[in-house]
Amino acid sequence: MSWVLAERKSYLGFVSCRRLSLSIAAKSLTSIRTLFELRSFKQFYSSSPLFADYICEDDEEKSLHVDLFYSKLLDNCTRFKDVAQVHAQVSKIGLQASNFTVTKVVHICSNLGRIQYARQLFEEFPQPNIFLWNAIIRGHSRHDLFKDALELYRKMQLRGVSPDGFTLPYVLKACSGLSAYEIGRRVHAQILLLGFETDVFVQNGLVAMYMKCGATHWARMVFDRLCDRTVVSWTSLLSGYAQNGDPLEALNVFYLMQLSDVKPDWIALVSILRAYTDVEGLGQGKSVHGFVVKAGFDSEPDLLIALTAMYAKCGEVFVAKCLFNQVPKPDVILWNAMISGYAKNGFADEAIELFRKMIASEARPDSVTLRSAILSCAQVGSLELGKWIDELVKVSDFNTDVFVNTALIDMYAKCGSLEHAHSVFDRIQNKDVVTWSALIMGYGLHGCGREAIKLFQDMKRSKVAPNDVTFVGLLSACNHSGLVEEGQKYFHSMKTDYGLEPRHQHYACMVDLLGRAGYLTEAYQFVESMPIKPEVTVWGALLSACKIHKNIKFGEYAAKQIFSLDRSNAGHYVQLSNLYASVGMWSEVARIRRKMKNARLAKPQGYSEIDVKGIRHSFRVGDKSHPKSEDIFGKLEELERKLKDAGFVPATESVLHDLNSEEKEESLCSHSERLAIAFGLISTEPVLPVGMLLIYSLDEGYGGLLLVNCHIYCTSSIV
DNA sequence: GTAGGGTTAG
Repeated sequence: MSWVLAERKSYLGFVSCRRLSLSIAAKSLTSIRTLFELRSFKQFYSSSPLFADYICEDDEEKSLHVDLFYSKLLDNCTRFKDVAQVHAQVSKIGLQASNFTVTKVVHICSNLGRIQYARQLFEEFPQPNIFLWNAIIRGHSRHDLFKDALELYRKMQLRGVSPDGFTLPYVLKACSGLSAYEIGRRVHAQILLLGFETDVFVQNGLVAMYMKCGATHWARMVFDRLCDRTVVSWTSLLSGYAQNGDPLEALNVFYLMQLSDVKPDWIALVSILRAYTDVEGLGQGKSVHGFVVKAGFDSEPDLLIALTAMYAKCGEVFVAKCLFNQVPKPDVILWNAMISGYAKNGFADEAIELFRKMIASEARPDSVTLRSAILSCAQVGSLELGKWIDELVKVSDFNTDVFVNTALIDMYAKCGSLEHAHSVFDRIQNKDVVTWSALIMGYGLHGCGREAIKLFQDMKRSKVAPNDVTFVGLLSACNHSGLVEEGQKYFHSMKTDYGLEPRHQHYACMVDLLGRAGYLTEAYQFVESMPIKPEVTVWGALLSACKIHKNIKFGEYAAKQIFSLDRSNAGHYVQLSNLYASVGMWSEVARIRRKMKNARLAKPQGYSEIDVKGIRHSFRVGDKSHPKSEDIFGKLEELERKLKDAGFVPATESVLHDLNSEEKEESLCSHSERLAIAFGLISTEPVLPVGMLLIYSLDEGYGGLLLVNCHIYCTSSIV
């Protein structure tokens, strides 16, 4: 309307306007010209608010004119500077910005991430209408300022403004972000009262909200009542199940979605990929990949992340890396997908190398990246590397992040330094159950059962409720320290005092605890009385206890149970064979070895690693390939002499093969673990921790567990 | 001007 109007009156206004506003217009014109494609000065002046002021007869007409002018200007703003300048002009000229103009400014500012500026404008505005309320609530909700969004929503209603079909999805998003179930329920009630039960946008928001709160049944109910389900409704439901640990139901929804002839878009595919990842459906994941390419979605960056994560998590790290390499500038989440993929699949070196590359690039690691990197340090047992990341954490924004710091506790404990673990623990302000559990586990790992129990009591005093993981830590701590009575006491208190149902790990701990202490009959009876069907781990604990105490009867029984559950693990055969070897039943040993051979079960060769000054050194049994080999064997001989003088007799009876005692002794003495420790001793200062040894396999004719991670912490002063 | 998705599990 106003362009015509303006054209009509333009000549008269052109002259007057120039005269009236020369100083103001001249200042702002140069910069505004870049924002606003001017066809001519005439056109600019004919639409300027000053001109409107001049030509318009009533306020309403003038206001419309001003709105239109600023709307045109704002549409051309791509930078915050431009918006701020335009907005400043409104007040400079002395005209009251309208709801319309401010809404537009708020909208653009929040899209540009300048939510504080938007909020300030909003607060200064006297009478916001529903559009402006929606814009400001949306802005906060989109920037994860969920509490503020809900607070604004409350204020809006107090000021007598009723929500509409645009307000509610933002409010529900805020509830989702906070997992605020109770508030979400109240909003749901409001939705029903206000009559939005057929608004598909609002209903989709409800589905997503309930899913984020973990209330899958409510989400499903809302979904089932929906008449016109869009691809968003399906995706909300599907991804909700995937996020709530029910990938099978997610895939079932995907099936129903296909029956309903709803075509998945790329966002739906992301969730479908996640569900296939969680069920380790690499084959189906690959076919989704095929579909992605066919549908032309393969350039969607977020879908590429989901694909990378899928391949990485399913163990195809090389394929994942190929996808990763396609992206010239990966964002933090893509970096995380790749780094965590490496970390999860045991490619700790690759994970750390990629982490270094990330730091060298422009990308900034977040808490997820740091956790994956810390996990990798823990896996390789490198204290030096771990300290380096700790330093990075300290100067990052995540120095108070409880997740990151708990990962550090775990890492330090596994890398052999309880001191560092404890100092991280001390600096955490808001310790939660996992923080406590990590340190309890750490003490247990180092054989400090009493300290672990003391920590558990401190935890109770701090009013932090233990969970089942805490008890795994506590029971294994009792286990490593031979605290049978205490272990039994805590096992029973799990259920009676904390209402926690013991799981397989807890039963396995108890069997181990009883068995190691020599109470084999009790251990056996304990397994027989379990309310859940014993898993391999439980029988495995009994078998290894039988090996220690040379009990063939229970050992054979446990082995029988194990083989009925899993025939494919070489470790179990070796354990049974070791049991026979311990009592000299060599024909049985040979029989088991034949069985293994027939089943084509190969055992990985054992090796030990030690981290010295950030460099890892790997040893196999009798390994002479290390450059310092001579010194290592020299140190070993020295140690042996000292040990013999101290009255030590090697436990040769547990050597697997039927060797003579001299050979057995030699086999024991050049065990990879000994070589690693000897190297540690000659390469480090006395009394400093040698570090942690990760023993991937102890099957070198040396008694002990097979295929376990064994953490050894020693100081020179021990030997 | 509306809604759904990606990295994590210490």
